[in-house]
Amino acid sequence: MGSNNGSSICLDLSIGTLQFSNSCIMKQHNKVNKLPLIHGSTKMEEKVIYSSQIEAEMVDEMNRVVAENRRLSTMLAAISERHRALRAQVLEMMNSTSSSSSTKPAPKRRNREGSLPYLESVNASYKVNCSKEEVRETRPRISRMYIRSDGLVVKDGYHWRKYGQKVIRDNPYPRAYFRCSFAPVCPVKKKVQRCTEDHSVLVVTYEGEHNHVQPLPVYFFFFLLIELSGLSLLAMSIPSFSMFD
DNA sequence: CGGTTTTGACCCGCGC
DNA sequence: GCGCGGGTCAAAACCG
Repeated sequence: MGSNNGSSICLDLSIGTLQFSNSCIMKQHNKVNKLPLIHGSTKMEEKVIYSSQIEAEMVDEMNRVVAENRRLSTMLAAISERHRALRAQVLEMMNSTSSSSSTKPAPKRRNREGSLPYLESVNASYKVNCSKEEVRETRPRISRMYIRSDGLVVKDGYHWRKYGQKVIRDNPYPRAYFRCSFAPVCPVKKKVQRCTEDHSVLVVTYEGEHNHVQPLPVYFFFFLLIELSGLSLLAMSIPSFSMFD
């Protein structure tokens, strides 16, 4: 395709099947009907030449979109698979933690979220499995993660606002309280505390579920910009019909 | 200047 | 009822 010489986009014309809507082709055909008569050729010949050129360009564009769609589908499948594996891994870790500490006595005080995590085996398993429907209805969804980190910063993709810090009994390290930055619209809270047994491990407790999409990182917008620029360049490389109007 | 963090005070539930 | 301990509030400080 001569008009796409400047583009770096690689096209695989063998991919996918093409199905054009008749209305789309007719739309372009109607524009061709408005072409002025060029010296040395009949108007009908000019129409045929430009119609075939436009059609070829549309085929290329459709092939490019189909290939892009397949590439994104493959990426999505890979991400989903990885997410499933990580989730299974976390659940396995949670279950092993709960089984290893099941013989420890329950805390004397009320068994709230503030209690030490490694003593809350029963509570933790409830939180992960959410098997008791009646409790699930009255309490916000709670999950717990164990992360090895130097600081109290946990990069989970969401934006948090710290609203409190407290020194908890039997733990020399303070517990930090966070709210989602979208509060009060988003009710999710987060507690971050160092594990007393292994100080390099952070115990992160999430309460509730986000009722909004995860804020996209900056590089996403960068790639989006590149993608849009690429499309606009491609669009620019396709001869405009308006010049013949 | 607006958003975030810090931190002491206050609130509330639970055990005694 | 009182004390303890976790959770939250809110004003001041901080920061980009």
